[in-house]
Amino acid sequence: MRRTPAPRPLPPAEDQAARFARQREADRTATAEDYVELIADLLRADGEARAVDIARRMGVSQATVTATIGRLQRDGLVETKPYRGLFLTDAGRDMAQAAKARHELVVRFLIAVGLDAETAEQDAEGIEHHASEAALQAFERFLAARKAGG
Amino acid sequence: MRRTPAPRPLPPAEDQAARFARQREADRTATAEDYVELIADLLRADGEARAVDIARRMGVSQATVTATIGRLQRDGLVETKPYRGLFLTDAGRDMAQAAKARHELVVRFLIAVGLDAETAEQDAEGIEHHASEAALQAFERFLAARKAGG
DNA sequence: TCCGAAAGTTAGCCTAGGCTAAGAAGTGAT
DNA sequence: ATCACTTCTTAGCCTAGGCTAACTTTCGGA
Ligand SMILES: [Mn+2]
Ligand SMILES: [Mn+2]
Ligand SMILES: [Mn+2]
Ligand SMILES: [Mn+2]
Repeated sequence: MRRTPAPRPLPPAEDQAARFARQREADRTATAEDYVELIADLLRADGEARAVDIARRMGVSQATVTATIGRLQRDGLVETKPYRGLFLTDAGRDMAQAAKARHELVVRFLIAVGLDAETAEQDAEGIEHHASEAALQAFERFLAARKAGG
Repeated sequence: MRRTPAPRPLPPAEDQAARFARQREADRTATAEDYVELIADLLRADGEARAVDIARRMGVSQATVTATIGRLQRDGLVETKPYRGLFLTDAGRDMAQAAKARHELVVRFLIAVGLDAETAEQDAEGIEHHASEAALQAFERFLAARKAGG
């Protein structure tokens, strides 16, 4: 006689608050992750990472890039040589590498569960910032199992 | 002899820019989605949705809730009767319902791929805002197949 | 060498989403 | 009816991340 799908009770307020707080934290680091990842990609592909190119690829004005780079510099992630491009610090390189690994894992995973490549690329750009270590490990396991099992 | 995992070339700048732009768009709507979802949950569970409770559950100050509710009202999603709680407009109810369905689908999916329930709950809170319709459909298919196949 | 185009910065503006502190306004129990 | 408590709003502040317009600096080709 049950018509509705069993309304789950609300989680304890503190738990829920903690989740939202971690959420906000992830949002705050997302921009930095995308920038350093892009900078690393440009360095690899072009040998240099120019602010103009970042602006073009991020779909954002050069002024915005200047401001954001300022924050990344403040946070010890990048160094700049004006008219000579951007460079990653050790911390920046670490973050870039982690971001890239995560990004590609999420893309592979989304494709593996049946998403088309282009949409996977699109969605991964956001999902990557919200997948915990545990989630990434689950994605890895899933990919490994699928490869093994066939 | 290949040592590195084949460096994928950078996507066309315009494509990449479009992805980031959609990303930013999703970020902008995320707060509204979480609020209306919570309001709907509170209405169901408590019969009313008070700003205080939203503040507690969002882990945010009451002043922040007032401001955010103001935006939701401006955008035609909620109505307020001071000291009598919050109510959803038709548009708000629609958004809440969609948000809730998405949220629960993402949780179920994450659990299905091997994530523990608590982490699934946590990660879903962010991932839900970045999963496209196509991704959600892929998640549904995956769950259906798994249930069928065993 | 010079000079226009490209690259980068600066100034000034905006919104979202946070915060604290203080005050106003209901509510409910005595 | 009163009054303490709770709820809500207001004021004033902050940062991130956007924007345009105008300016400065560098680069490279003629
Ligand atoms: Mn991203
Ligand atoms: Mn990425
Ligand atoms: Mn959410
Ligand atoms: Mn949600």
